[in-house]
Amino acid sequence: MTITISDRQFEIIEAAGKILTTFGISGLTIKNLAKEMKFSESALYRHFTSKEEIIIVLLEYLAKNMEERYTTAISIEQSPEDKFITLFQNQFSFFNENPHFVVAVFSDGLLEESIRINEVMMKIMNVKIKHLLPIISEGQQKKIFTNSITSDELIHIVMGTFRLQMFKWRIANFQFDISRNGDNMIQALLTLIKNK
Amino acid sequence: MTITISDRQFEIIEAAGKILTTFGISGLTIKNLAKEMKFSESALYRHFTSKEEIIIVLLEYLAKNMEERYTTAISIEQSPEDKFITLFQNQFSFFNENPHFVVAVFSDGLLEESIRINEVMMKIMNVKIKHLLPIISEGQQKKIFTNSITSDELIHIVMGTFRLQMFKWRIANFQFDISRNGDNMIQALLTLIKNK
DNA sequence: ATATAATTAGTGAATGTTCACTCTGCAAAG
DNA sequence: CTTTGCAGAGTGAACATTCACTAATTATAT
Repeated sequence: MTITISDRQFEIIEAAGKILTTFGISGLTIKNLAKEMKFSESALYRHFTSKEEIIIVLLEYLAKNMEERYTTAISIEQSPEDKFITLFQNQFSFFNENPHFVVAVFSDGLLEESIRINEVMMKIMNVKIKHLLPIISEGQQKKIFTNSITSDELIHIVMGTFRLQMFKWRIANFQFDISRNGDNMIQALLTLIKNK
Repeated sequence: MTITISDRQFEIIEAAGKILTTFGISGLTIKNLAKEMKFSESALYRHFTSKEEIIIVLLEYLAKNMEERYTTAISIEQSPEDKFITLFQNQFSFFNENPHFVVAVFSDGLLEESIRINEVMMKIMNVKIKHLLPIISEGQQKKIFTNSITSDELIHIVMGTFRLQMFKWRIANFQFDISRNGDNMIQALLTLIKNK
């Protein structure tokens, strides 16, 4: 299940990321990627079998990275509220450092490209849910978060709010401070879902 | 400011809509559009100057349609809560009848295409906010909705939740009943933002 | 009322560009 | 002497758009 990735492959997906941030998904062509790597187009095919594979490896890398980050960031002794805050702060600072992933993940242009890409993107969404659900559930059990609606509904609202935040950041060309705006959003969400 | 549109032009944007629902944004090519219209590709250029213009007119039409729907649907004597419900039910039933607009509006593939398209999409988003804000504000003033967070924050959360709902519906290929699921979502949101 | 001019809505072929991808060959490293 | 990493040139397909031309309708002048 684990995918191994060569140094050169890593360089390529980094270059792909750079292109994504600056030119968007439509700018991610083999030609541009080769130019960014400072070698020929055909050379790319020594390292990846297709463009689809490049995108998939890029997304798989993100999924793995997110999984690791989540697992290490959240410690068991934290309160659900603190876990919630940590999870999102972690997420915001990650995307702050790697804005190209925002383009990749929230791109439905990609969604249409292939079933395999679709699957990886679902996988990424599920990684997030997998870590968010226990936090929400625990908070509800401890009566810190509201029980007036189900955990699934809470997750939907939280994820939707987060995604919109990312969308706004992206169309603003990453110009505002996502960590600060994100903190704000987290606080508003917490105020709303916490029991008074 | 009002755009007038010929019968033929309307047929074309309807055909474009049909293609969007079935083949997505990448399927919306001049070739496919001509095939759907059962005439040649060049004939399209008798009615529109470019593909960009077709998309823009499609989106402008949506914006106009939304504006009208919102204005007529909500009556002044309703409670903020009822207005809120009406607004979203209206929205869900509209998208239920015209799922292609979901593809168009929530397509960031489109966002990258041109500045003009970008602007129309922002316009559509603002139409929604324009009608949502007074409802939220009124509800807060009347202490029906919570004042623990600002109206802007509330709107962000509400819009984010809505957008995610639409996203899920789309990747599920419009297979589930959006009106029913949407009602659920509205209720959950209301429970959360209402003062106890 | 009729000849003529203009407009409208279409065709089919062709344009130039971009795309992902392939083939052949060559230099260096193991 | 074979694998690896690359270059260069090239392929066919898809793309939006433009071209010259035509048939049918409509407006105008006689």
